[in-house]
Amino acid sequence: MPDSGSDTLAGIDLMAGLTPEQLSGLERLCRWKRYPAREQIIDRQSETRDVFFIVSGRVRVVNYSVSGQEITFNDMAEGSHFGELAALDGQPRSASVMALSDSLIASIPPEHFLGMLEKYPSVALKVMVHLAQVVRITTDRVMDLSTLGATNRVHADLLRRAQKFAGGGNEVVIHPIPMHGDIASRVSTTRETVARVMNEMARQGIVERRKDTLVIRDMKRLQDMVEEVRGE
Amino acid sequence: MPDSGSDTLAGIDLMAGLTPEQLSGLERLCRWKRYPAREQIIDRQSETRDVFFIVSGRVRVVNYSVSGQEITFNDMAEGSHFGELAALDGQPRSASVMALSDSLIASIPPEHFLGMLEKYPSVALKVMVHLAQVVRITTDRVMDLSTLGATNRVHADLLRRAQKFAGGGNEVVIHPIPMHGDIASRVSTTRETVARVMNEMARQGIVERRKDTLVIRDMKRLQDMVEEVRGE
DNA sequence: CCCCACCTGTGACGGCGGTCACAGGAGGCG
DNA sequence: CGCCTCCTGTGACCGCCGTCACAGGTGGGG
Repeated sequence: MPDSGSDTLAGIDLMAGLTPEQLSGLERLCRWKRYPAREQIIDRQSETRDVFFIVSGRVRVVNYSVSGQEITFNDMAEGSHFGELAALDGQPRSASVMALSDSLIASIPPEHFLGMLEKYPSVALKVMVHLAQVVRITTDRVMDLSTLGATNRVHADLLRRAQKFAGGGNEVVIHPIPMHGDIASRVSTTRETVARVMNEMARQGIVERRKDTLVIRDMKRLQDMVEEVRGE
Repeated sequence: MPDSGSDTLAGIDLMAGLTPEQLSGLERLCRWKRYPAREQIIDRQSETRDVFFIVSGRVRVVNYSVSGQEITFNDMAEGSHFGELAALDGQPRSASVMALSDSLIASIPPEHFLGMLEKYPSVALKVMVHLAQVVRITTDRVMDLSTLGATNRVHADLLRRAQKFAGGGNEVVIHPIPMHGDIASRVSTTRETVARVMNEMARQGIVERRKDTLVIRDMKRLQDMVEEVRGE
């Protein structure tokens, strides 16, 4: 766990490779702020262009349809950064961001962010690689939404989550239990559909709901269910 | 129309700002190839990491579900580039690309592309801005797929196309006529649904199909239809 | 000129899954 | 301990739209 809690940029992925002097120069350009859980960090409407670094905490990128439906784009952990789109192209913010847990966030004004890119090519490269990955994840999601039904999207999401906890075996323990509403907002369906799908899988013995963990009892089968349907 | 047809990189957006000497240095690193219309330029399966520049012609980025359903991501014109994701992160190609018209394409190996980014920071910045825009477009699409029905996605797509031809008035002429199948593959629905929606709009006097153009007779009304539903 | 390929138009049907409405749990706090 | 809040589970209903099937239209090439 890289420097969580200390007021330094040393733990930020983008900055890996910079010297302590370079880091402290950047630190002085930042505004530092703590956000309690659930608080907005970026409002989609706001006219700011700052770039944000997650020094500690967790953060969620979301968007709301005007009807209030919440679409989750990504959850991000310590060391990551967000808000670079507006800084790069000068357009308005593309999404809202809120703290999932109490978080310490450093933010840098767009002109200094751009200066950093120019001064440190290694940072620029990391920004590009990061953007490339965001593009990949998002296009995959478009594919899922276009070709899969809601039920199978739940399967696919569960599989993705399980893979983050995977340890080689056919059984995987997921902790903490993902809330149905959260899953629903990531795969664009409803809480009710997620509940129905999870229960169907429990009935088939693929998953098992425990006190505060969710156990995948048959990863293989889950994988098959997802791959099968991607093929029809 | 920037240098279309000549074997030079002068018309490539990324390269704007480079000197003729710098350009010709890069030109010598490229492989030049003509593709007839409909030919694959990148196959999703292929293991290449080259970056491609559209010297002349038009190109379509697509992806296929294993069932054969075609998902169109973007059409690109002269001066643009594609294939940079694989060069940046070393992962496999994320989509296929085919020529829409006879095209002249220059491609550069990944190591030289990365060299170019390092050597010319202005190019690196343009790459970042371009990626940022791709992210915006794709996340918008996720929003559309998540919150809009198929019918309204067709409305939204038509509006987007119309805005590219707009000239201030309330009437816009789109040329050539977009094929229903193409629209369907961009908004992830079926040819039949597109046909039904277009006819419904014709009945309402919002659009009119002519010999080889499609006329939007009431842009305002079209805009309202789209914005309204984004709000429910 | 006629045929064939490719586009568009339209009806019938049925299933997926969104919506609504409630009925439990389960935990935290006064 | 009991209440209140937040999560989960499930039934009923029904509308959107994907699928299938087929009927024109149009244009181009032999």
